[in-house]
This record gives sequence, structure tokens and C-alpha cells, in this order.
Amino acid sequence: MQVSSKGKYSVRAVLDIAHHSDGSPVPLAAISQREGISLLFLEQLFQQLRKGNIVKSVRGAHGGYVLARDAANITIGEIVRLIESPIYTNSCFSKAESVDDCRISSSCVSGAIWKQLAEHVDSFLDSITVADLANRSKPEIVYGLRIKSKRILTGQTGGEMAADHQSKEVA
Amino acid sequence: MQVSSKGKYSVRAVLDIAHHSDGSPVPLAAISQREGISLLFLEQLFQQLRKGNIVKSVRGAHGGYVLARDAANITIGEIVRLIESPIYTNSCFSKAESVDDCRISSSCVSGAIWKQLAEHVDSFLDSITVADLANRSKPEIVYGLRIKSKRILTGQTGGEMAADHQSKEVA
DNA sequence: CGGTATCCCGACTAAATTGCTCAACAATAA
DNA sequence: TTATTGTTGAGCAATTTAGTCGGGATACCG
Repeated sequence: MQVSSKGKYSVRAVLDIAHHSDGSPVPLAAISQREGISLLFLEQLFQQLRKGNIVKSVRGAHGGYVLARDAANITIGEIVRLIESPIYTNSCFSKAESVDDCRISSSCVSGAIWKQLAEHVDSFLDSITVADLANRSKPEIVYGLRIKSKRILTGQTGGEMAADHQSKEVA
Repeated sequence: MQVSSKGKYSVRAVLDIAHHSDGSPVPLAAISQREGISLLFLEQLFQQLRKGNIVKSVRGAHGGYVLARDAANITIGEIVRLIESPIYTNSCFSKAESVDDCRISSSCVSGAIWKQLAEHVDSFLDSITVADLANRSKPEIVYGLRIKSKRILTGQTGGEMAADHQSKEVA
């Protein structure tokens, strides 16, 4: 039950574009620097993001990536589903509905839980758009949940790198 | 973004105990057979479940495991959190609050998402108790979500093994 | 035109995690 | 006392993750 680095990085990268773009393409090198993510790894991720119609690429010098659609029209859920393996895959009824599988064990009862869980997760993540997060007009509120410190979401003062983060965990 | 086999198996196993126990201990061998889970693997899981106070062990012949508490008092969330690695671990503020990490990149903005996501997941899974699922008095309703076919949750006719499941996926 | 900045693509790999196995022991019931 | 169960800790093969590498293709800039 983990969101992979790939997923977290992807969200951060897209947010980074939304936040730093004035309409002109944002090169991966810039994202790599700002977010402290390996350029090579970003390239890989952005192929998926491009194919998933989250971003568009602009090749050549001064190229980079732009959001493929309006930020208000891209949800975090979309990004996560594109990159991440799905939380729930139907494990029963795969072919044989006639066999009456699933009546014996607890597996379908519990299977129902994972399905509902996946639905909850999706609907939560789909309720947040890139615009919501890029637009920090109401910084301390993110979908009804109050964030502890205003500092977290407002600042933007220095030249420190993301690499300054003390922990190995990826956010 | 996956629930591991460990997690799914654990829930199923606990459900199995809740469902098949008349108060006397349920041996792992029985669970293994009914649920189609390797006995050796179950043994491993149940050490964790025991230490987490989900089940109690009874050693010796006719021993096995019983729920450590009332089924209505054990939530799915408890089981999952015990077995599964946490969906969210605070990645910033690890030590240095003074350093003012996290202001630069998008990592804390997105970090807030994962935190809220984890809270959603936990609160959903904590809203379901083992009793809810073991007690199939209202089989077709599982927490407000209608399950497609009544057959799924009611049956209990045959002697087929869980191994009859057609797919490799674990539910 | 030629160089350089940028994306594009496919293969490769080291490390971690997952899903399981094994061996030997400990307690209890019949 | 023997068969039946749980207890413990180590070990391991396969898969997944988190990248790396090398060599393109494409577009701008002078």
C-alpha cells in the first residue's frame, strides 16, 4: 500500500510545470534541478505522461513540456492512474461466471473491500486538479483539510535545492 | 498503489476465522485449505497478527487461532496497517524544522495529498469491522455499496476449493 | 549550414521487496 | 508419549522498482 516514487515524482513534476510555466515549454532539466529528480528518470516518466495526454512536448532548443490541457482539467487521479499500477483488479469472474467461483472462500467478500477502496481512492484523487494545487491563492486549504503551517505552501524565497530535504522519502 | 498479497491474505484469513469459528480455535491448516493459501506463508502472517493483537494462539493438538477480541471490535484498517507498509510517511520536517525545507519544490504540496489520501484510506478501512463481513446477515450490502450478485456473498454449498479461482490475482 | 538544446526510444541493471520455503523447536491434548 | 498444533528465524527465487545508458530525431540560433 504505497504510492511509488514514480507516482509521486510525476505529480510533483506536473505541478512544477503548472507552477513555473508562463505558457512557454518547461525543459526537463529545469524540473530536474528544482525538484531534485534525476533527469534520466524524468525523461522516462514524461514519455508516459505525454502518451497519457497529460503533457505535450515541444522539441528542439527552447523546447520542453507544457500541460496538454487546462490545469483545471487535469486531475491528480489521472496522473496517478496513468503511472501507477491499479489498486484493484477484478480477481474473480475472470472468465467462468458459470463455475460459481468465489462462493467458498472469503476472497470475494474481501475483494469487495479492495474494490470499494479503489473507488474511494480514485474519487478522492479525482477531486483534486492540478490547478487547485498550482494556484496557491488559498494556500492553507487543500480540499477542506487544513495544513498545519502556512509556511509550507506559501514560501518561495531562496535558491536552496530540493535536495536539501533531510529524508530519503519522496513526497 | 497496491494492496499486497500479504495484506489481502491476512484479511481473508481473519475473516475465515470469524466465519468458521464456533469459539474453538481454528488451525492454520484449515484456513490454508479453505482459502488456498500456503500454510507456511500463513504461519508467517499469523505471527504478525498475533503480535498485533488481532488473534490469539492456542498451542497443541486441537489448537489454532481465535480472534483476540470481539469481531465487532476489529477493523479491517487495523489488520491492513499491521501487515502493510504505510501509505504515507512524513517525508519532510524529518528533523530540521528550522531549515525551512519544503518551501521550494512541489514536494510538500503534493506530500499533503498523500497524507490526506492515507487518512481517507484509513478512515474507510476503519469503518469496516470483521463482524460486518463475517456476519452475512445483510449479504448484498457492504457499507453502502451494492454488490452485483447476491450469489457472491450467500452461497456455501459445495466442497470446491478456493484454488478453483481462475485468475492468479489474489482477492 | 552546423552546433547545441531539447525530446525520443529501447535496452539494461542493481537493489529492494515480495511471496514463499525450510528446518528445528516448544507446548499441549489424547 | 506421540501426534498435533503453534514459534522462530533464516534463506531464497522471482518480480518490481528506481533508476542508468547510449544513441537517435528534431528544432532553434547564429
